Amino acid sequence: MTGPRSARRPYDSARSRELLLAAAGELFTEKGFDRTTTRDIGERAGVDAALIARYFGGKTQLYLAVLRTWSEEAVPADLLSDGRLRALLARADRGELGPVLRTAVVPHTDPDIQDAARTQLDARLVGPLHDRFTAEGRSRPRLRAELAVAALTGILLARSTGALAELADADPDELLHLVHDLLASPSAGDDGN
Amino acid sequence: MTGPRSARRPYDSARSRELLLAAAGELFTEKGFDRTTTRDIGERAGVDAALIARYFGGKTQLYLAVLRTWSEEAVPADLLSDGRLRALLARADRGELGPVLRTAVVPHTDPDIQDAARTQLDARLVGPLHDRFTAEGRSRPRLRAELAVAALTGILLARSTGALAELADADPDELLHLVHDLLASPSAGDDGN
DNA sequence: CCTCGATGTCATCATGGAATGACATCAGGC
DNA sequence: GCCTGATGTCATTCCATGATGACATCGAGG
Repeated sequence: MTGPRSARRPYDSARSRELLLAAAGELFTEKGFDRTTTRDIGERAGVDAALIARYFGGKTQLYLAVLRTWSEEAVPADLLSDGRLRALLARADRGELGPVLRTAVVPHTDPDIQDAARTQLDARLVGPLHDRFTAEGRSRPRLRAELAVAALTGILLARSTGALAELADADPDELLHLVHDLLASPSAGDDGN
Repeated sequence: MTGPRSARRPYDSARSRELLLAAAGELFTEKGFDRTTTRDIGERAGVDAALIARYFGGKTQLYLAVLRTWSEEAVPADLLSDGRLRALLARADRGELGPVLRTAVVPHTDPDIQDAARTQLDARLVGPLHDRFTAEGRSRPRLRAELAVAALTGILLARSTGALAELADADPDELLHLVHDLLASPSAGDDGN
């Protein structure tokens, strides 16, 4: 363990901020924005919930901060490459994608949140795929990209909720194989119209 | 119209029940379970919200009743047949699938609800697909069925939320074409393992 | 060592929502 | 034409939640 002096930690606002951010990220992906309470967050972070208001301005802004956290990572060059897809699956299984993915599938009430999340979704997933499809000369590249992202979202979220038993338990490699078939197949009926 | 005597309707508990059921169905698909309030339901139904408690026992039981409403329809023989998929898309666009589909993607807090919705999902979508894949002799028929349902769920929900612009606006026929490619393709890499 | 801003803790408020029970009104049996 | 159960209306209660402000505690600079 990091130390037995957990009884009293020195004041450290940066650390508190981080802890809140991390806890909020976890809970938002586990239960969604609405169902996670500020008290939940505080408890998991081991930090008083009142600090959410102080450091972020409120639950909503905390959520936005969590989203921002996300955008700091490298943009994927090619979403459907094997490695990339594998990494994505791993992250989803770790529960790190929830907030962004969920946006595609259940609308947020707060317009600010919805906008921010949509932007993320676009920049991180739809955009790259769109580029790829365009480069490949497929028809309706954007529509195809959105379709693929929507499908992927359904798969990743369904897996994480456990509503579909075999999907939830499936071996990542096998899943990867099937998903890749599903999404990347330049095969079926692409008559280029 | 049915009559100008709308000022005062005779007491009719059956009718009230129906109105509540219908309004609840709409609102649950529009906003999800958590975000629709009993007052909302009452208002849309033109019925006092207190009757929800009286006739159904509470908001939760109302939701279960809505799900049951759903299961009264004929079971699809073959989910991926063109006609069936078209019908499904139409229903989703009319917002009639929300409650069941959402289950796959965001877990309910109440175990009763989660179970009931999962059962529906299985009976109505996963099951038939599983049968089809089995008949076709595909490998891992159940996993494939769940995967397809998850993907379809993502697509239908994303379309209804409007988070992905082109997907939301896409012509049903074109969408159908692409989705069918995506899901039905017995093509890519099915090495039968 | 004392002060003062920063940080953390706690009690409390305001809001909204589900549920409940008291009351009003209707409709059929005597 | 009342009486009684069924149906509908309304006010109220209870609870969860997000936010806020008063207070306590820390620690650096004078």
